[in-house]
Amino acid sequence: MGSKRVTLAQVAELAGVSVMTASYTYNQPNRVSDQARSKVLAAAAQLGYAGPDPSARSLRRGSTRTLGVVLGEHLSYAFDDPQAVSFLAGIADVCAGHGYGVTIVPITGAADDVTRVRDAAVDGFIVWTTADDDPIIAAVRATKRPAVVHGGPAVRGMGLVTIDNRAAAYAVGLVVFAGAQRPAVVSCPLSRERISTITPGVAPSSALFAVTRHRLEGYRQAAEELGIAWHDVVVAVCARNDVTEAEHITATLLASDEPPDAIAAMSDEQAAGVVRAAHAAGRVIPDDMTVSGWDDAAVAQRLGLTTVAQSLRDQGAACAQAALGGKPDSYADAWSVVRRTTTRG
Amino acid sequence: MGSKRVTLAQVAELAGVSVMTASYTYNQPNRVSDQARSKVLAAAAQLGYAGPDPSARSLRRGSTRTLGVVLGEHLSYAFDDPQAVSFLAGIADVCAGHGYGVTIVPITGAADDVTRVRDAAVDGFIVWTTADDDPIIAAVRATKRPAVVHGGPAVRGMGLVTIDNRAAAYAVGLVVFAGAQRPAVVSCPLSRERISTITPGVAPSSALFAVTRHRLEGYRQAAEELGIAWHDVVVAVCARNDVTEAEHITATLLASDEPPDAIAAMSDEQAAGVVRAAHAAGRVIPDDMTVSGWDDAAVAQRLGLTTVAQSLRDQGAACAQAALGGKPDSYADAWSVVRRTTTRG
DNA sequence: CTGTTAGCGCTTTCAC
DNA sequence: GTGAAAGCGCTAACAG
Repeated sequence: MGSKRVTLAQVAELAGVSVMTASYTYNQPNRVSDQARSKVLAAAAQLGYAGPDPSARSLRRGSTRTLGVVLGEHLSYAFDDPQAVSFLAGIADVCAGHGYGVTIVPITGAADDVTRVRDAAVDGFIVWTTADDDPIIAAVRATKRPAVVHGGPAVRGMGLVTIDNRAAAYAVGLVVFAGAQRPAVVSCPLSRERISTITPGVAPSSALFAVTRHRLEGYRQAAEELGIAWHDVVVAVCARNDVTEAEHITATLLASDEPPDAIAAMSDEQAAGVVRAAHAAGRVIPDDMTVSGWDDAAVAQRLGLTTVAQSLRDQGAACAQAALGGKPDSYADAWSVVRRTTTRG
Repeated sequence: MGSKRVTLAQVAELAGVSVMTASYTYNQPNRVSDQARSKVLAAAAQLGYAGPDPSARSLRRGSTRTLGVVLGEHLSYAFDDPQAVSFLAGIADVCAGHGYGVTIVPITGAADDVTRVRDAAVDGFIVWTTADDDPIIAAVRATKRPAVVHGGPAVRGMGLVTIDNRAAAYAVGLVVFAGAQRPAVVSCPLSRERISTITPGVAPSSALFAVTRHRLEGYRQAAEELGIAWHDVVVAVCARNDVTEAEHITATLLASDEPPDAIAAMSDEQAAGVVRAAHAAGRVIPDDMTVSGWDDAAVAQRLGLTTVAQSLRDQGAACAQAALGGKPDSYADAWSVVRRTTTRG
């Protein structure tokens, strides 16, 4: 039993064959005679050879058989977000099917994130929804490896997998805002700073996350079509995608002079918080107030939420497929509005 | 802009310095004069150099700065299990803090899983709870790299991070089974085959998952101490950790001649299914029937479940720490019983 | 502060 | 079916 690292050369020597025969034994077994193969395997067993070194192999082959996933500033956030997890599951599925591993690139929001992307031993990158000005985008691009962005921003030379958030927001906006006097939006962050704010008529263009921006645009279009001026629509921005924060901010909204009577939320988690706050404030849904969510997660079904259905899992799979060199199908139309009991009609 | 791959040597040449100066520019910038550094960086920019090749670097350094996580037979299951996700988050946190990546090793249950473990370019492995006879264990061991197992089985030469499941099951068993005539257990799978069964007095030793085995032992001890013979305790094994399956199997249990009046479940998800089936069958909890869960997940709080609290996130972090060479603290006592409203007293 | 040497462990030629 | 040579791109170790 070799105490140090055993190499293929040592195995070959003990087996009395050339290094190449030993290599073939691991990579193209049929190309080797049974006799040679068993000699090699026996020698390997005797020496405790752990198999071809993956790094050496990657260097020689020019491929790591691994895809990198960049989950955004804070890893912790991502794992707390069930949608991000579904997305990851879709990636993992496809990668497993191709014999590829998935590496989570350790982003923390610190200055060395760029280095971490650069140093990741992967064949391609998948970037989870981020802001237009995220330096990660440039870092990924600098690696010159295939890359696919989910959600946005759209980047030249990189793939993009996303639904048409504007169209979806418009569609669900027409449902949730119908008949409302004072609609409001509970929004995802506008920028990586993730500041919570309550402001009427937020300019969609001020949102640096493409997904947020497009959804705000869609909601605005819906509101205006229903005869409501956008500057009268309060946008409550939550720092995190979290039931509790949405609940608090909704409570604040409902306690104001002109409380909203319709709230479009950007996730089902948030919508769940909205519903909770509404109940606490004695509002009856949908009579006193309507609510919509986003994603059609399990909680949406449980609460009877009207929401936008999309499959992050499928989108994750599509990203992986594209990063592996496949054709990126368009996901623009892969959404639908699910009407349940938190809206009228 | 180089169309092919640019090497450090080319950068060095264009910059008019040696390869080592170029290398130092990336690895030990302070060791290089400002002048040389900027020449190198300029040349790199001009050539479109993407930075040192990670594979070559790994080979040379003998380290990949990546930890591998083996999630068990089916990736898909793992990502649907919120506890497994917390565990992953804990790993990712620690790895990010050390500048390490996390690679999900693509296990599918097929014969080539062993190959996939062998070929993973990682410095160490973390194995998520699996069965004693899982070939993955041997595969991980064969790599001779540091490895830590979560939950079980205990393997010589590998670290083990787990709570004392036997003690915890005994403790919660005393609570949930107290005053019961016909207790039952809704169990995780006994083996990797993941077969659903309903059997009285399942021998704990027949469970190949150490976690399941220890919990059954603890429940048995609690039952016997309360004067109930284990062979009278029905054990309903669920194939998956899933609300719906637990709900169905509980409905079956409750429809039998001798329906249980106390059910200890091995996860909060399952307990949620138990509660749902109990309500559907007109049982009042805890008067007609008591229920306990496991994990103290969000759903436990929502339902007021009596449960065993443990932090998979902390355990994931501990696994990563240990795999990175740190001291593996004992997690044996890192649990507690949380008494809520699904049990009496 | 900079450079030279050596070689990490493997697999792609291309020959036999 | 087997093997010899060459080198993937980089950095530890040691001079200077």
